[in-house]
Amino acid sequence: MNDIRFMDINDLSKDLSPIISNTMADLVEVRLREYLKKKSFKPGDALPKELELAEALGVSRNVLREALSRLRMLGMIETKKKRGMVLARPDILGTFERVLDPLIIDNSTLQDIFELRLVLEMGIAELLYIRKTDKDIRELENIAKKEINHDHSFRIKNEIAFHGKLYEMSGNDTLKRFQIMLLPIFDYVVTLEQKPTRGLVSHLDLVEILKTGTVEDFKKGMQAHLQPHFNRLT
Amino acid sequence: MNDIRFMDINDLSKDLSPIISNTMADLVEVRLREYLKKKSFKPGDALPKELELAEALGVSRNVLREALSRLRMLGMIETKKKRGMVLARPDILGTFERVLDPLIIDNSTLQDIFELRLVLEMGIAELLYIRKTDKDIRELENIAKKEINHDHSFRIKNEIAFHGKLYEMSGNDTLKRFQIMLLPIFDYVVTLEQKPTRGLVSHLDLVEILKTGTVEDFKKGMQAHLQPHFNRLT
DNA sequence: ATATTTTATTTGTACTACATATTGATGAAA
DNA sequence: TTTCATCAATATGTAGTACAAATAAAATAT
Repeated sequence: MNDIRFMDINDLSKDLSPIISNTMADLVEVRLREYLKKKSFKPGDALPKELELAEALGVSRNVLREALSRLRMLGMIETKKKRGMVLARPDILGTFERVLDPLIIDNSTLQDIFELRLVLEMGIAELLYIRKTDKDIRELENIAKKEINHDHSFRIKNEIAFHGKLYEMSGNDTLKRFQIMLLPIFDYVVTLEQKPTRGLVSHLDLVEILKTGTVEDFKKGMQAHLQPHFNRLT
Repeated sequence: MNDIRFMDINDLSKDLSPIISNTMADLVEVRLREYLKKKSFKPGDALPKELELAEALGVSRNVLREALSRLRMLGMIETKKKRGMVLARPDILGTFERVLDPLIIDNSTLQDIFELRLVLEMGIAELLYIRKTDKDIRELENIAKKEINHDHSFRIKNEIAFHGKLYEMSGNDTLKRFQIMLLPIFDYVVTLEQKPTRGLVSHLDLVEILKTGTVEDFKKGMQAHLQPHFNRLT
């Protein structure tokens, strides 16, 4: 029973090196990464052809292609029939998206992601005040006004639209995409817990603060808006 | 010249459906994902064997394995020699880490990530005040005290340690790991721009606020601490 | 010089064969 | 009967060959 695979992982994972990879494809993937880094290839640079790589690594073309398939999924390489392989720019969030499924993620991580979104909502204030424009605020106000006198399902859509617009106003596209990915997880956790989600500060209140208030005012307002969610934390 | 691949992507990417995938492995990967979701497999559940899947999908075992290799990399499945495949819990950040290389990421995204870290630093205040303990604060203070009278390289390490401890105090392991991944990018951008990075509020000041100040005080303090970085934004 | 066809090359897919590990069955010993 | 050791069956892992398909580059025709 002293097999390393059966030892308690939670206590040791921080001190031990990552679990050794069994398959050749795993090793080849690592080696290819090292190779790309060492040679400091840039996006657009051509890479050796499969047969050369396979021979150099001492593996079959089959195994090599399993590793390449991974890099291709991540967007690190692109291939064409005769041109061969070229290094590409991976979409850093695209890879993230593939794995963000509430039904697979463990509860602890779900909670972490829930909190992460709260952190983003609170931390976005500075960016907002640096970059907000009158046009943005008008559009945001229109979204907020629409939600009056509508049913529940519309409110949810509008909630998403409002906060989405906030991220858009932050001028940070990565952040915006990131929060869109986080939303389903967030909703999943909220729905799971069945708690009231309406804070004392409404969307229209937040718009008003954006118009005339300071960054600090906005932070307080957002905090109050999200208060029901913060109440869930311990 | 009306080839779709040569059209301006920036303007259209939002309106157009994602670029079609050329290879079978791409398609099989998608189909497998759909299959797993549709059947609502849970971690630990056994999956059909390769030959069955390959036959059902109408592809060679080779192509199937290229797709499986991707899922295996993401940690979505695990395989053993005779037991076959079982669904597993992917490490949502592990996949992210593979792609976070400053040398590959384009400048715009680097900037986004730089800002993302600032957003996290600012947004973490609430979590900190919900979960901080006296023990935490003492440890944080020790870190902050160490940095007095030391050379530059030590200061950088200490900077990392200090902020790392803050994330640890947030009680959110995902967040902590996330910021550790973001740090190299952050440093890369900072070094690139060669700007002074010392704010008016020191680490020790922040510790003092944590001891006796309010959440709002801490936010202001952190903002001042990061002011040099915020000054870079436009 | 330009347009067209041909050729060569590289990736994509399929199939076969065998190695390797591991489960589960079978059988031996207590 | 229980326990241990041995063996066979089976699913994945790896290698190799063959060919299809696309396309860049060369050769040819206009």
